[in-house]
Formats: sequence, structure tokens, C-alpha cells
Amino acid sequence: MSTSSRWPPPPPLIGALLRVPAHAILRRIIRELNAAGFDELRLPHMAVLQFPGPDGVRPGALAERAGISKQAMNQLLQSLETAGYIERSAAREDGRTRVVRFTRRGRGAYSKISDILHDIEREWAAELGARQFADLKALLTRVWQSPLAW
Amino acid sequence: MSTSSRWPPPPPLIGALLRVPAHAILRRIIRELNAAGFDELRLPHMAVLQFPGPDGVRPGALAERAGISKQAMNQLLQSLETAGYIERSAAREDGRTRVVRFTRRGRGAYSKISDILHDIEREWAAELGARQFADLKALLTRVWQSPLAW
DNA sequence: CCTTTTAGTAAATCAACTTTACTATCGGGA
DNA sequence: TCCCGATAGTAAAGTTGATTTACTAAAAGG
Repeated sequence: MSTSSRWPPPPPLIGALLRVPAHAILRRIIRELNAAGFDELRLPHMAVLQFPGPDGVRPGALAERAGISKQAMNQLLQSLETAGYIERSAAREDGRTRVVRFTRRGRGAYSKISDILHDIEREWAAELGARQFADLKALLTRVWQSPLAW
Repeated sequence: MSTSSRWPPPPPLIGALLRVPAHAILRRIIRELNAAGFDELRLPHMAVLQFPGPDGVRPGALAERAGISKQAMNQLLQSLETAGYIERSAAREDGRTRVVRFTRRGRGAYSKISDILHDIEREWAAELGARQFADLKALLTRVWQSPLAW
């Protein structure tokens, strides 16, 4: 045998089954955002823009839910602020904290993401059938609600 | 209204439903690999080690399937070679090409990953029920086989 | 042969993230 | 009231990862 590759290949495990389409979705979001005029947005920015969005949230909370350090989040927020997607205003009650707010442009980008995701949902539903797609989402939602996903 | 957050929150879309558990799995793999003595392995190395593994594959092919440049893949391969996980041997027929091979240590790491993934599959099956978990995998496999995932 | 294409690599540059360190504010006691 | 520890945020340096640019060697095809 000329190589050690096995045949037939083993079926993909759950890790790959989730990872591959998740990455495909991310790449498509970036691509379509850039094409729609939001062309400063890069993959790392998705850590900020991801569900349920940064509007009205503190920087530290964003860092925690994205799983990165506060400092890394701060750099992302700075670049997003420079590019005009968000602004950070001093909080009302606690002088230490600040609050992230969408600008008009930021809200536009976020709603574009939402549009893309809804497009993707429609495509998947067309591919699998509406019923089966709903089943898929229901199962993933059960995982989401369990400790397994975190 | 003190913030613009909406209530109740919208249900997660398919993007988040895939992304969150996929990231959780990746983080767990890194954590358990490091704990098992494979402590040089970092998240970027997973681009090499991911299904179906680099054994007997050319560097360029690995780059393509990981979605990164050949040069970036080359740096990953170099660090994996230095750490003793793989080796690159000159190919038999074509003098330009090389072939990546697991070392014993590399094979150990790869089979550890496989163990972890099978553990995760068992946990998910326990959470959802074996039947429903099988349905989930079947649906994701249909997506995998369609152009949607790529 | 000679040219073009392909595979791989290397170095420089660029981007992202972590580590370390600092300021400002809050809150809870002596 | 005044410390003093803890918390939120930020900033700068250092590290790591990835892209860009550029090169060598082998193959393919006239």
C-alpha cells in the first residue's frame, strides 16, 4: 500500500459536522458584508457583532461572552469605533463603566448580518425540507440549553 | 426605556446554534490534549489535525482544505515537525512534492482527539437520546453533502 | 532545450491576541 | 471620613499567527 490512508473514510464526527458549516456561514457573512459596503469588517469583528449584538452592553460583558480578554475586546471596540460602527458612552450610574452603542452604520451592518442569516435559514430549509430543518434547529436548541454547548 | 435591548430576545439563528457548540468542542479538545501531555498544541494546529488528518497528504492539499495559504500551513507544519508530531518526507514520484506523515507522538495526539470526540458524541447522545442524536447527525450529514456547507 | 506551470519554502510585513501595567471608581469597613 | 481592596476600563509592549512578496526546484509540453 502506497500510503496509510484508510478506505472508505470514516464518517465525520459531530465536531466536524458542526464546524464545517459554521465556518462556511462565517466566511459568507464577511464576504457579503464587505460586498455591501461594510468593508472594514473582518472575521475577528464577528466576536463583537455576534448574537445578540453589543447594543447597550458593557465592554467587559462583551469580552466574557466572546471568550476573549477584556483587552482584546477593547482593541476590537476601538477599531469598530474608529470605523464608525459603535460608540462608547460613559455610563450613568457607575463612573467606571461604559456602554457600547450602535451608530446608524453599526445598526445597518447588524441588520445586514441578520438578513444574511435569514437567507441561509431559507436555503437550508429548502435543502432539507421545512419540517426537517425545524427539527434540526430544535435539536440544536436543546443542546444550546444544556451545559454541553458551553 | 433605559436601553434599546429588546425583550424577549429573539431565538438563536442557525449560525449561532452551530457556532457556539462547535467552539465549545474545539476549546475542550485543546484543553484535554494539553492535559494529556500534548502541551504544545494550540488552536491553530487544529487546522492540520482536523478530520480526516494529515497522514499521507501533501502540504498544499492541507492548506486548501483548511482554507489558509500554503505558507501559513507551512509554518504550522514546521512547528508540528519541531514538536515531533509529524515529519515531511520527499515524495516518491514527483520531486517537487512532499508528504506529511504522523510520527508516533502525532498518531497519539490524533487518536486522543478521536477519543475526545467519541466522548462528546456519547454525552450528546445521553442528553438528546440516542435516536434523536442519530437524527441530528443525519441531518448535519445531509447539509455536509450539499453545497451549503462549503 | 526552453518556457510555463506547479509545489514548496523563506523572509518581511501585517494583524490579532496576551501579558503586564496603570488609572479611576466603587464599596466596605476601621 | 478615610483607607484599602476589588472592579471596570484602558494602554503599551511583546508574542504569536497569517498574509504578502519573492525565490528555488521540478515537471510538463512544445
